[in-house]
Amino acid sequence: MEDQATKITGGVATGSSGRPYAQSLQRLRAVGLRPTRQRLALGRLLFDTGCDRHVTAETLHEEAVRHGAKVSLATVYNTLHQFTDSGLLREVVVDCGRAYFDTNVSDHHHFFHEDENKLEDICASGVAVSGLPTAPEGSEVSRVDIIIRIKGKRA
Amino acid sequence: MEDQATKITGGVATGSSGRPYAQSLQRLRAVGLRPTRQRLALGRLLFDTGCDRHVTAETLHEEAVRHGAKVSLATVYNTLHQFTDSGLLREVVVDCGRAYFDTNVSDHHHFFHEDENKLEDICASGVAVSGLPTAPEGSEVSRVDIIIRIKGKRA
DNA sequence: GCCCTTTCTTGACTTTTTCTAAATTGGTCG
DNA sequence: CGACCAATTTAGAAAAAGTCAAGAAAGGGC
Repeated sequence: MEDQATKITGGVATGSSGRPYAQSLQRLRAVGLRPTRQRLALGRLLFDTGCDRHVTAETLHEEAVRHGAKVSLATVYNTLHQFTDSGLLREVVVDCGRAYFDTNVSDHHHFFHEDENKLEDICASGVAVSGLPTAPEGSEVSRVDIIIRIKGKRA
Repeated sequence: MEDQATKITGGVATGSSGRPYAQSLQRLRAVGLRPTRQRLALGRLLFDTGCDRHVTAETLHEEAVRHGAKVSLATVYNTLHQFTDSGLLREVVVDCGRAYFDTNVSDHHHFFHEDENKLEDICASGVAVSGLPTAPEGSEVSRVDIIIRIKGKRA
């Protein structure tokens, strides 16, 4: 594991804190995005924690700055969109005037806690939708989004 | 039908074009909103055509102005939200930075034509979703939105 | 018709996102 | 290694959508 990380990191600066960009770097390579400082830093925040995340440009930028990364908000927007286009992220629309990005790109749905403006994943396995009409001729379904809006205190 | 319309219209100005506000007026009365000129005009555009509509504040405002109604955009926003709160409209979020309002408030879902930014209703009867987890304790489902995003030319 | 309250309007303002032009960086080639 | 070119980043301006506030106007009960 450590060997692998070291190898992959290669000539890229890993910073004094070790080689924490390994996974992020792998992902960027995989989709053909040039691994710049900013993309590596954002990728690390998004993917290297292991757990799935739901961020907005604002929250991710804030988090990056808090962690000492020098990234502008515009770059965060660019990066989120590039990651989305590359399939590393999924954009979830729940709320007018705020875009959420989900690190979980597998097939799944969402709870949206309206009181807290928080998303929660619902694994799609087990969820079945039947009876939907077929898409009009010549068009193709790009995605089916199911959002369950929830009000009230959380358990 | 004509009698009824005349009766209901009562003392309210119906304009020289007849009594076209009848249905709109009824709806406002039903939900306890004071039937002002602006609300009547917008209600007419929304409800009196008979068919279901999907509008944004922008498009409705434009339409109202085109029809000679003197309404400000802020009033259109206010009215759309009041109508939504009263259950006359349903808000549909498909697209970041643009709120759609649907005159069809019955239980149904949507196609969203990504290329044209157009919504299309899907009748919910026949559509069944199974396997969804229950809402967390203490919270209440306020709505389940199913949006089928479609790419490509329309039939 | 009068008065009180609700509603409407205008215009400024906020928030989120995009754009632009200049500066910087990554990767390549010699 | 050093120069170079194209991709990327940046700051700040600008756009787009929606909200807010204060005064003006209009409903509706009397």
